[in-house]
Amino acid sequence: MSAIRLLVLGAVRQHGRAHGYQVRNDLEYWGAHEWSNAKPGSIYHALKQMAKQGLLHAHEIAPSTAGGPPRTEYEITEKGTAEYLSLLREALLAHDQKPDVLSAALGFMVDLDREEVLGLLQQRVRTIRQWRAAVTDHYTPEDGPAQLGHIGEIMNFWVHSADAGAEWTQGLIERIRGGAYTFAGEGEPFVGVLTEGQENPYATGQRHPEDSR
Amino acid sequence: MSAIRLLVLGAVRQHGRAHGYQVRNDLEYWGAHEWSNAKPGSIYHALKQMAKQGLLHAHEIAPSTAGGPPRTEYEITEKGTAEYLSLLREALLAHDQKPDVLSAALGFMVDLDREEVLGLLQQRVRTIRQWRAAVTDHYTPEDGPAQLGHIGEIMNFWVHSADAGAEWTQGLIERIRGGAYTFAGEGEPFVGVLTEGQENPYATGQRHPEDSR
DNA sequence: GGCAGTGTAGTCAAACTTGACTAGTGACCT
DNA sequence: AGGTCACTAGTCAAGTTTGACTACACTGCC
Repeated sequence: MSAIRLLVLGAVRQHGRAHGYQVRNDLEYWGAHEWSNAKPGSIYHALKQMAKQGLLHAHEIAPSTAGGPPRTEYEITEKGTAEYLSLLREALLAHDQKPDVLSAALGFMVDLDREEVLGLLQQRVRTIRQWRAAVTDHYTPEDGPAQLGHIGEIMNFWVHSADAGAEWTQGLIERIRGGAYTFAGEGEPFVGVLTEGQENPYATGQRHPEDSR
Repeated sequence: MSAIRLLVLGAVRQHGRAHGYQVRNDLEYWGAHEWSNAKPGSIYHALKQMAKQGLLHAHEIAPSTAGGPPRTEYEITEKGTAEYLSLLREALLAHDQKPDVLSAALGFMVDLDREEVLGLLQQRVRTIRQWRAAVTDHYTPEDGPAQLGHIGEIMNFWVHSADAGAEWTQGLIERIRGGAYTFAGEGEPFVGVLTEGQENPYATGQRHPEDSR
């Protein structure tokens, strides 16, 4: 699964109705251009594709108020909402090697309710532990790990990453259990989109940390 | 950078001369189908593309000895070798979010010499630390991190991952400094490819750990 | 002797991603 | 008054990735 669909669906859903540029802006606000492949091309493509698949409903709209080409507004459909929630759950569960998918899911986890998220994250930890056991078991030759030579470092790296992931997930579980954040059905949600005219503190600019990579 | 070019160049280089299926097999032997996008389509595509770009030289060969369609053998060119080494160095250095690139580089690091690898890895650690400082500095609002709400967990996740990456890199540095593995110019290299007729202990099969994800 | 399974080798269309590009509007500067 | 810059909004061609598919040869076995 690529993160783009989850991001776009989630962004449209939060707005109720959004055009491409709005989605693009939200993703930038969340820093998604830094940790995912949320380029303009991908976003517009995803919008069109998902409209074609019935996950979004496209409204052709007159030329924009702010100049530029005519824009299309999108609304999420029922099918789209179902797909969104399913992608979101899977992203929280699956210990894929794609960190961008998990990041996207973190941004949207509050669309589920607290207990469900806790359950998914606990399952995540269990899955990682199982995977770890299976890998170390399978890839360790009878005559000791030295047989693998430097190739063994690849496995070592993955195991180390998995451990770090499990540990971090455990920390998140504890924060959530301790009452952090506002989940679905718990009152006024955290506002994660830019309202009309609000300045974006994280807009693309020269002061960005990722430029120093 | 995607890992596929590095993987394919490295595989062809180790063989001296290889056809697509051989490359495909090597990558499977290294477990690359598990942690990278090394699907047949990508491999054949990369071979053709890189031949077109002059990184590989293609020899059209008579129908294979073992049935099936005629096959093409590839040899790495000088330009290809230069590109390979450059990709390899960059993969060891760059703290991209793509773990597959680093994994591939680990498999090939012994093509460089020990001191160079140590230098690159040390630089890697420094870069990660700088990135971490820049990120925590930039994304922490004056009025405390609580302002970010659950969105802050995204940053938290990346920082945690970066820390784990730095720590792991440090461990690798110490193992290498301690004399582990055989690097370029240090005598008989570790054999990382399957020789003709050798059985592949990690061939695709039902017993694979990743299936239990 | 037939045939199911496995191994060898690669192709193909469809989907996705990338990076550069178009094009209009308003703001600021000189 | 004119030029440059940034912002809004999106398109496009080229490149890459995916997953399913083709096609042949050998091997074992009932």
